[in-house]
Amino acid sequence: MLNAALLCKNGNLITLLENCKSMCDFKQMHSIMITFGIPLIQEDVFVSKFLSFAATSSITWTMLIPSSFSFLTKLYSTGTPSLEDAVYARKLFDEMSQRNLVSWNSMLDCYVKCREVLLAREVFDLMPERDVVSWSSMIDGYVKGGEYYEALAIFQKMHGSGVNANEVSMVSVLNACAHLGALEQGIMMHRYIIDKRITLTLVLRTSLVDMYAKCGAIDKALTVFRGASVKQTDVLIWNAMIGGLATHGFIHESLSMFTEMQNTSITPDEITYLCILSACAHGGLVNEAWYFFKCLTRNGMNPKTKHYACMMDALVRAGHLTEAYTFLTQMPMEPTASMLGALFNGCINHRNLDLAELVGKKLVELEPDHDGRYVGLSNAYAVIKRWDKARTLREAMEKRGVKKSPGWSFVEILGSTHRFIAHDKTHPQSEKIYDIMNFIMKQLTDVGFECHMIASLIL
DNA sequence: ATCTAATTGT
Repeated sequence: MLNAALLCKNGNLITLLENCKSMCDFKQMHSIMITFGIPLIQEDVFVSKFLSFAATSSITWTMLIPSSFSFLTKLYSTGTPSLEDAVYARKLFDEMSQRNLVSWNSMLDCYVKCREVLLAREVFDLMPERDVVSWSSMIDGYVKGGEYYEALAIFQKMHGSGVNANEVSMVSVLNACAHLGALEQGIMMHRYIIDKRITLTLVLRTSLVDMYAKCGAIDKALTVFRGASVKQTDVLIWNAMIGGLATHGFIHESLSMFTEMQNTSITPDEITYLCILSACAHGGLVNEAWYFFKCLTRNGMNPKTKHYACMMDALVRAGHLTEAYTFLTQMPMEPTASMLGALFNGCINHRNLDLAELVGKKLVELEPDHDGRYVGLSNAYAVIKRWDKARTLREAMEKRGVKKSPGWSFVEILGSTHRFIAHDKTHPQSEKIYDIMNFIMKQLTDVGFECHMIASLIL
């Protein structure tokens, strides 16, 4: 079949498809087509060949229909599924005479994959019966759609309807808990897994590690992680653990976990590097960040935008602003607004106002309709007391018709110093905002933080 | 013989 792939590239698609003798062959063809980027949806040939296979196949009709259908829905929901694909699958589904639980589940999954939660729910509600797969798909649909509370609610309903959760449902539910930072719920789910003797597969264990890490219970994450022998682990669970440690400020633990990983046969991937770069950035370890950044390419990986963003953050946090700027201009891709934004904030924090002006201008150019970008730049002008420039900027903003959202400032946490930047005196709630800022500053001062207002400006 | 699942600087 691998040779077939090469032929396929040369356009011998139809012959290959005609040689497909089983479902398995079609599946392989499917993956080959994805690999070579042959647009499937437009490929009527594939569908027609598949259907003619289905029609002449010796498997029982009843069995064939749902299995073909589920195969087809998978076909239309792989890669970058769109509503169009779901519509096509739905057409097939509506024309089917022999629907069973599996085909319903396939239709449901198709909507979930296409991020059509409402349509998925419609199918879910219409299903004559539901098994654990139906419930799991629906839960996952809500998780993917960011409706985490709804996901938890559906899980409760499943529990109430007497369907037992399995490891797949638990993965989605834990995902919801992780996103919500709902530690209590997460612990309950963990208990549920133990009580119901749900198999702790590697995927499920990873979800537990991730959930505990995201909820800030790093010790619990570690316990779950250590519950597996090295042989039972893969790069994903290591990433979850290394990344979890990094985001919670356990820099040394994160890096030594990485060292530990390198003593196994598991190879770090680009996500692993992203995690340790993030650890370095958080810990102000610029040299280490450079080292790991270079490791990436040395190990045959391509640094992505995220790696560049992380590396730049490491430079910015360490106050290497000029270096950060050079780094940014020499990247093989255009800097994202968030990267420029990070650099800009770094410039303000480290009082490099010349660079702040330069970067601030670029930000306004890049996002001319983003009110925050104007505010940011005028903060910089306010600090150097260039009210003329601030005024010109305001005029440019007005000319473009950019609406300024409530003139509420932002709070920057830098070490133990809290800085309050920008206070918009033209805002109708100006006095109130000023009071609130002072109030927060007083609260922070009372608990031992050092605070000060950098600028109060007219925009 | 058919359906559901994990890690990311944002």
